[in-house]
Amino acid sequence: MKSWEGQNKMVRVRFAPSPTGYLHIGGARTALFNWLFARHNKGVFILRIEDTDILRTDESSLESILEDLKWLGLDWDEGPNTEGNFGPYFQSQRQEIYPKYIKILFEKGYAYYCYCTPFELEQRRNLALSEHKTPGYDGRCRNLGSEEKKKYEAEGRRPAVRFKIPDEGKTEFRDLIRGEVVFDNKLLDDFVILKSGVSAVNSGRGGLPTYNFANVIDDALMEITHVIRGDEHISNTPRQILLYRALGFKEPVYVHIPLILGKDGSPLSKRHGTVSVGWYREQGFLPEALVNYLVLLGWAPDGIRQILRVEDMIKEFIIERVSKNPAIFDIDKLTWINSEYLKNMDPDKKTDLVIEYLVSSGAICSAPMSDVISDSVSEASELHRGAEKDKIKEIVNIIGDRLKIISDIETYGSFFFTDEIKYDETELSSKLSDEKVRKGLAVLKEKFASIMFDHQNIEQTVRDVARELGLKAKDIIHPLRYVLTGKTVGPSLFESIALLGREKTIARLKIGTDTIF
RNA sequence: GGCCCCAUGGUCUAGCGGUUAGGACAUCGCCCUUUCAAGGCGGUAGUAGGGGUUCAACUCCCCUUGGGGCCGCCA
Repeated sequence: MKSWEGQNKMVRVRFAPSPTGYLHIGGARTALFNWLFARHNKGVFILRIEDTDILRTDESSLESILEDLKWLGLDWDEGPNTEGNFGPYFQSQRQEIYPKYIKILFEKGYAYYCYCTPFELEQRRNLALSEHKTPGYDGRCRNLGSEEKKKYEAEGRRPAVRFKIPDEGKTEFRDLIRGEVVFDNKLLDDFVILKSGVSAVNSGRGGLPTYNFANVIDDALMEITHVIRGDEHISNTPRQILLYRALGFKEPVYVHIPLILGKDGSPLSKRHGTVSVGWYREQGFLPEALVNYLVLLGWAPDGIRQILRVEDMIKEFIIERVSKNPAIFDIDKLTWINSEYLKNMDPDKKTDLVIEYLVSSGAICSAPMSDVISDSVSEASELHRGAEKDKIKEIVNIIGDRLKIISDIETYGSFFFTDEIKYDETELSSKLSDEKVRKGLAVLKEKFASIMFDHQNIEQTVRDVARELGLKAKDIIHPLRYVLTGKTVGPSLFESIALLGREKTIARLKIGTDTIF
């Protein structure tokens, strides 16, 4: 038995991002599937950072990836900042591990030095491509004599190490969602397992293992039982399996999940708009909604239920049921799912999220100014803040289900947080073109000064004024909304006015109507 | 160019030889209504094409077409 399959061994899976950018939507789903598989099987979810290419890694992306994973609720059992017996979990800290296995491969005759320069290889590849031939490495350094080696060394060439692929035979593996996949070894070329660091461009990379090599060593040493990763790695799999076999390691079970595509059917990337998890967080998408949407991209427990709690996902996640076909990312459905979560969210929590959003967007201050003056007033500030929160809670309440993502607060509630209402001149004058409407607004401005300012009275007053002028209620409601909020859409007008308050309402009626006259 | 993967409405999917091909998003219409949402009701829309196998194919096999991936001293 060469693989972990059927061995009743503790499931161990890993997500292995390279810290060269932000967490991508596709990466997030790969992480999610790994995490769900681990949790479903009561196994271990490992986070390993593949930072071998030091030229391309940066600290800030590592932090944001960790932050995004945590935000999504994908906690890891082993990895950065977490105990584990299979560390270190940064590839850059595992460099002393790899030479040993390179040596073993040499001893077993599976490895050899290659003196071809990147430039030469590039030229040959381009030539092959132009002749419509397979561009792979031709194996010319496989059997170099010591004379030739000396000659190359004398030229100052630093060799890379390549893995020798068997000339004959086929390499097959079973993929949990695709079944048997077979590759003819003849079609595989000898790939580099240890970089040479020969040129200036590559300085700093010398002697480092390549992805295909380090990945296998790390997975084997970390006793990864199931490799769950993107579709794009299928072609790499036979090479990796051959490495496992050459080294006598137990092979993992493979699961290649389909890619997430953009609207045009090409793999989701920056040019399709925003693909970083961080962006969705900033826009006010909820982590549970994003997770819910992502899991539906390729997996459905029954094809009926759309809203799934994480506990249910864990309970029902059968990885063999993951779809084979790629899925197109659809932000409309994500938005719908988000709105479903928002509809059922506790008002206090929703309000907190809105406040958080408003603060980060600069629409409101995080705390009253008095806060910074002295401790003695901070108690009063707390009260003030509590009052602010109650107010915002009411605003959130009247906006209701219109809030599909938190940032929708801007389209529906911005007029509560600023006095600088921007009017479109054309819109405004068309709204106020009717003499009776202008008259009505003027009357309302007077009446609002003296009525009891709650939404029932406000509504009554507006309707009365409209009737007295021989207008339909909506003929005055729409202009009134526009003058007060600068928008043609929004929550219930009368409740909005009540929340806006008498003073601001009257002031805006004055400014709004003055603008046109 | 070679090899590999994939194929149910615009999108995500259910289906696992016999179904009026189900659900959801989006879309359209109507109702509700102060706008926009929400909600209710209803509608449009799908098995890529061609061959087999079978009493019977969305379902199994082959080919074609289409889409994607890999063929890096990137991961």
